[in-house]
Amino acid sequence: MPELAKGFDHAQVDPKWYAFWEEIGAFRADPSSDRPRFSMVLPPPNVTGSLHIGHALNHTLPDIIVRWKRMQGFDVLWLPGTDHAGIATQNVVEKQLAQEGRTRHDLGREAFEARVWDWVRQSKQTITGQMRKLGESVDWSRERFTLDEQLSRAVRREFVTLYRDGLVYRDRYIVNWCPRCRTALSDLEVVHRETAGRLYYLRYPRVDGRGAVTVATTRPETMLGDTAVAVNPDDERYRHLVGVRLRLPVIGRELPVIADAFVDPAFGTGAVKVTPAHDPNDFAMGNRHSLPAVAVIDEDGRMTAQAGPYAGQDRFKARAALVADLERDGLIEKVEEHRHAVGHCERCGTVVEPLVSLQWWVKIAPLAAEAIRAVEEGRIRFVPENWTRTYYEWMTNIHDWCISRQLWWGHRIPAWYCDACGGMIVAEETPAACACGGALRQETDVLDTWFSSGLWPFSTLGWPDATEDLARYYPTSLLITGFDIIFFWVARMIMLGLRFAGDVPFRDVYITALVRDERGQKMSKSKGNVVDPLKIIDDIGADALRFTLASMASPGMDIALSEGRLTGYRQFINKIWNASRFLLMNLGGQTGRPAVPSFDSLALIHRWVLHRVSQVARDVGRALTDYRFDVAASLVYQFFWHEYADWYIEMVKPHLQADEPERGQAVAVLLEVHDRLLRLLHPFIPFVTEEIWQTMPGRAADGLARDGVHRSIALAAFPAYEPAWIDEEAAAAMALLQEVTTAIRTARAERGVPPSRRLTVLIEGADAGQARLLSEGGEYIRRLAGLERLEFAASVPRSPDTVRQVVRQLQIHIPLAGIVDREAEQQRIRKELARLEKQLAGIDARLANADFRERADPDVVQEAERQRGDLGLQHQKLERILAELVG
RNA sequence: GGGCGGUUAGCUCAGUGGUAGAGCACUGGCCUUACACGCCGGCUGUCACAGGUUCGAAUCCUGUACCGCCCACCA
Repeated sequence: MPELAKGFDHAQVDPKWYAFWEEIGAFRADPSSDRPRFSMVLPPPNVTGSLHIGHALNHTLPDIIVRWKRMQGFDVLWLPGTDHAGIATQNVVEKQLAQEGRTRHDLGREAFEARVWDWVRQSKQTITGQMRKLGESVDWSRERFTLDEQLSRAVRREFVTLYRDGLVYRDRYIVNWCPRCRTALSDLEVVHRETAGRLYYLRYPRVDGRGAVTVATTRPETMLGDTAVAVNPDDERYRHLVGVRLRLPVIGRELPVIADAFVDPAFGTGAVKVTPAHDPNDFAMGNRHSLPAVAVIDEDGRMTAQAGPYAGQDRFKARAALVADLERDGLIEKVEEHRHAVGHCERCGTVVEPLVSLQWWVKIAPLAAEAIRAVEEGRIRFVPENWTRTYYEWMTNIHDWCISRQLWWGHRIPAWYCDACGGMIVAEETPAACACGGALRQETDVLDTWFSSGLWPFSTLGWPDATEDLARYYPTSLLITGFDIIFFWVARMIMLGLRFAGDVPFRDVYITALVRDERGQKMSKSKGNVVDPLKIIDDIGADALRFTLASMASPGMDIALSEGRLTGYRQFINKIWNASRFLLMNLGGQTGRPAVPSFDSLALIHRWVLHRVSQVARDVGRALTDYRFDVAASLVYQFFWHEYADWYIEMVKPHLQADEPERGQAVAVLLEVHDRLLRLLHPFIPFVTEEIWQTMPGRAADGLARDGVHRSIALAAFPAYEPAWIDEEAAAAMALLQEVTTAIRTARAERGVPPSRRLTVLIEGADAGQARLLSEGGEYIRRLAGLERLEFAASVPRSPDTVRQVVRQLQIHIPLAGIVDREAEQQRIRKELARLEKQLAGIDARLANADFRERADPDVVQEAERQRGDLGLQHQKLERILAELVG
């Protein structure tokens, strides 16, 4: 006799089934299969990271889709892996070293890399273990890491090809430099933060001694590197000064006054100091006017020898010292408070220093043009679609991509320099020697992490080799990821996929929302409001967390994770568990799966529940097709709890106590429906459904088996819509039984009739069909409403001891001798009448409106008339009851 | 400066043209042998504000207010 424990113990159950799925290869893709394919790649988490709540969402949603597709019979590949996350990982290990009082330079490059590898191997276990805890149905046999040899070869192929096509170049240019990480950063790795700063007005004396020009700057220390002062050519105030020479304070260098349209006459004084070495705008201006660039800040953020008296000082200390000196010399006209956006390093928070340096770049415009076209042509679809605009916006204003990083952890750039002849070789494999015979030295820089992540949808499938997997699973079907990496990752995959894999990397992109805390605040360590998904999993189980996330994943909306919702769905898991226990307790030795008897021979409740479960399966499928995880979850939640458990299970109980064949029929239908519900729920809550399903006798015979045996619900068929079970009549009949039952329950609850008191109820005014139905279904009503007897009558004598409820055109008489309070009854009926009158007034107003009758949809008019009729009838009956109560 | 989103029950959120819903919370009654993480009832809303379109607006349009996000080389 199969049995379930009293409570669902996720901590004990979940790992057991995950191990089982891996053991039977339930998630393994099969490229030789003749089934249609469905493929996704998992956005690779940072290898040294830990599963956070954002991952939980971004991994749960694709898992739902993938499990659903697998159950629908697709050959599914969901490919997992991790990202080496260059700068982030290097920083973590450098911090570890710092605690030992060492730097990476103490170790040297090789030893440092070895150290990072050690940490990575260990950390990878953590994150992949956490992914298993969440229940992710990925194909671990195809797990990849961006630094795998084959993926590294893909990166070299990418680099070399782009170089040969003239899309990768090396140039001295102004870059975002992090003095803490000591590396260049791409524009995307710089985060701008609104900061309270100061605007300093500095006086630059004219060389000819005829006064001075005042410039405004937020970064006075950069003045040491000024090589000009610029004004707008149309600015009347300054036109006469163009060409005049100024004397740079402290340094003494002569600066020309130049005219450049970039200068905004309305800002500051309308005269701008120009520091080509430390400001992107000034750099561009310097190029336009052939100005020298004087670097006064070095790669560590310290002042250079060019900074005169401040040489060697930290850039911020130098600022303070310089301001004090200028103040003393009367060269500061004024200082204003000024809020402005300051660039910070995304990874370490240090204020970014624009510096001129020699870096590798990707010429992006040609790649972007193709990527824009692919979306315009509809070859890629964003869901929700408003992200399309964001994508275009960025793609259109994109700048060349700085891909070199002065780090040690990452793909080393495959370029070699020959000191003998000054030549350079770019090649996929290490060249033996320079053509001139000189020794070669490899570029020390590594590539931006995203330069390799951008290949992920095809490098993981074997590219650049023409593998079976690549042919079968590329392009992938769908990508699900967060909006925060649309630019970093999604856009680059599109550009690189088109360029290298010959097609878009995915058809649909579902962009998930940001998970926030209960009050809608962004989670951050500093705010201390971070919700740890692993703790939630420990507390209430992965299933409850998954169901909550799915329920709250409405398109385009941020998710404020609420404790209340989590509790609610944990209780749902419990409900499922207990309903399953009930089922198993009532099998009475049933070991196989009995066939469902012919539909027409079934009792009403059985026809109704099959009708509904069929509809729900259809609706859930539709919702998932539209990526409406919230709608799908809510449909199955509502049905399971408030139709199947609240009504069907309650109504089926007497059938289970009955003799054969009634009992057998009930068992067969109950098993059928329960099985379907478990399968419907499985993509959302895989663990608990597997645990229950495994205890059920005679599992679904229509499943997909790997080896001819149905071993896991994960491989069973997703429930289908069954047209043969559609039975609107049964649905209508059930609705009436439910309404009558509820009316009686309400009447007794409102008057505090104890449940132990069995009542006799009379129903008046039923037509022939209703009378037949109500007497056939009388047993259910009696049971659910706590009645002794249920009787029908054409007319029932009035009695002051009787409470009357009106359901449609039926009057329900509930004799409650000694309980009925005439005053209270009158009040209740007046209240009910008032409610009806309000509704009637609304409908009457509409119906009285000729325009409404003319212009509204005829169906709507008809529906309004029907309602008007029903409500009018109810109103009449209640008025009569009231009159009798008063009289 | 540009772009996007939000404002619905005490809380977290669904609802995109026919007169408002869910979960939690609250509340009354029940340990009715699947479930007290439960069962049966009940309460709760000028759908941010102001105009407009429409027979009809939470839903479409315009504007306002507040909240939030993204992008941005105005010092």
